[in-house]
Amino acid sequence: MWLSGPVNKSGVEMSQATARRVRQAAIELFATRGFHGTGIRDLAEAAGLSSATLYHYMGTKEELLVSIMRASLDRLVTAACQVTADVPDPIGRVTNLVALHVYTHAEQQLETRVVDGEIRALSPEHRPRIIALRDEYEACWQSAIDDGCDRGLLRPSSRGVARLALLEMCSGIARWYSPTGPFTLDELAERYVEMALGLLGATGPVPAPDLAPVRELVAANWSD
Amino acid sequence: MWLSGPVNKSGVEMSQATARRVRQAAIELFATRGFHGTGIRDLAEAAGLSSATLYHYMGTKEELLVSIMRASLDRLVTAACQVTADVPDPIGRVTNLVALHVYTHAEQQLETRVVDGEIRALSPEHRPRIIALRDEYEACWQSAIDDGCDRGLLRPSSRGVARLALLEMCSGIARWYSPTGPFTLDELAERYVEMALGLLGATGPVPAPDLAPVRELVAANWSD
DNA sequence: CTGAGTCTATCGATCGATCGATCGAGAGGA
DNA sequence: TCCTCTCGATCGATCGATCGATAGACTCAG
Repeated sequence: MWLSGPVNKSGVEMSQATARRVRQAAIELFATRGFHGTGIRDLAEAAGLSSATLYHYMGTKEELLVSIMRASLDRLVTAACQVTADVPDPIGRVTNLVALHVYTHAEQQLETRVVDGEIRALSPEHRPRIIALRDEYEACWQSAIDDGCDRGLLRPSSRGVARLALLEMCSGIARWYSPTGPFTLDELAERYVEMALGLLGATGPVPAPDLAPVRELVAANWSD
Repeated sequence: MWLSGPVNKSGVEMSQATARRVRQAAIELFATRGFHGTGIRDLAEAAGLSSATLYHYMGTKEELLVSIMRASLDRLVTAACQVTADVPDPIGRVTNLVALHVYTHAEQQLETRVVDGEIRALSPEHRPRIIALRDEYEACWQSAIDDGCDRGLLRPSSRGVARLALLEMCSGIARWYSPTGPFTLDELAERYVEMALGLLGATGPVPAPDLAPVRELVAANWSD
């Protein structure tokens, strides 16, 4: 077997379409009602299956949550590396990270709400590995901020606090964004970049950023 | 009866000390495990009571959540009015609001995490009234921001987006603040004010803010 | 081509545990 | 005798998870 689809706990191949329906139903319900507020039967109904069949496509309910989080964070960390890899200018790196964060948290707002808000539902067994992924992502931000400070381009009164404030600000998008709102997502991303650089005390005039490459990367990697 | 203590659903007076222990236990558990992740028996154990006795001090579990949220938001709205009432300078109003938010979200981080994160657990019957309180608080922020923009002192590219970003940034404090961290709360408040004004595009030199009155107001009103 | 065997996908029924909530009873002070 | 406070016992409902069974598609030896 040279190409493997999704597998359950036994390593058996499964219908990808149904497996994806289960994942999507879980993301929607976990995001709107919370992990503990979502029952197995709610999940089954939303996926159009019986609760027994559900277990053909997943391990435990918590393993389903973990796999959703891991997939989401993996994609995010990879993308964060990509949008900062070949950008020597630290302000350009911050700009790309903000744009990436805004685009993903708006377009995948249900998924990101689960990742950001349900970590506390994880058991001590699974939590550290998810936290580690999140830390890896945040380290990418910190590195860009630190570099900008060292070169005198950014002047926050505290680098660490600035990172935390910045991330919370950008993650908020997932809690209120609506595609029918008064601003397009591109406009929102631009405004967030502007606010972020103001927050970081960027010195001097900042060139108008080109967010198109980031947007295209998001469109390519989150096209499910 | 000229002075009434806490009352349960029947309007009967109760021991204030025990009632407060129940509330505190609920705040701690709701904040760390979430509303749906907290069982009635967990609550009873944390409060040092049987699950039956618990119902002597509360209505339903959801009514307990609602009363926690309402009390917290009432206090916050009142304080927001107080710290902006006699301040003609819009930048001073924003400064005070940021400081108030930071102080309360750090010192009462469990309570504010419940208020900010468990609104989705409310039934359609209770949700609108809590949302209305939150909107009232946010309107206070928006008014200060708008005023600052109208006078040319603030230049965010969008007033509404700036309000949302600002509030999310400040609320984040409740998710990571620790009294044993490298910064005192006063230092954090100062840094947040600075970041907030940068985010809002404050023009010209901003005078060093005096946060002591806000801190004292918080100490006075949240002294339980 | 056929028939037995294998594997995937599905479900109704049901497990023991826990859920939120209530009951009646009792203890103790006013 | 009331009233406040407390609890063990228990209610029906729902929880997450598993069971055995079944239908259908595919595999492969005869």
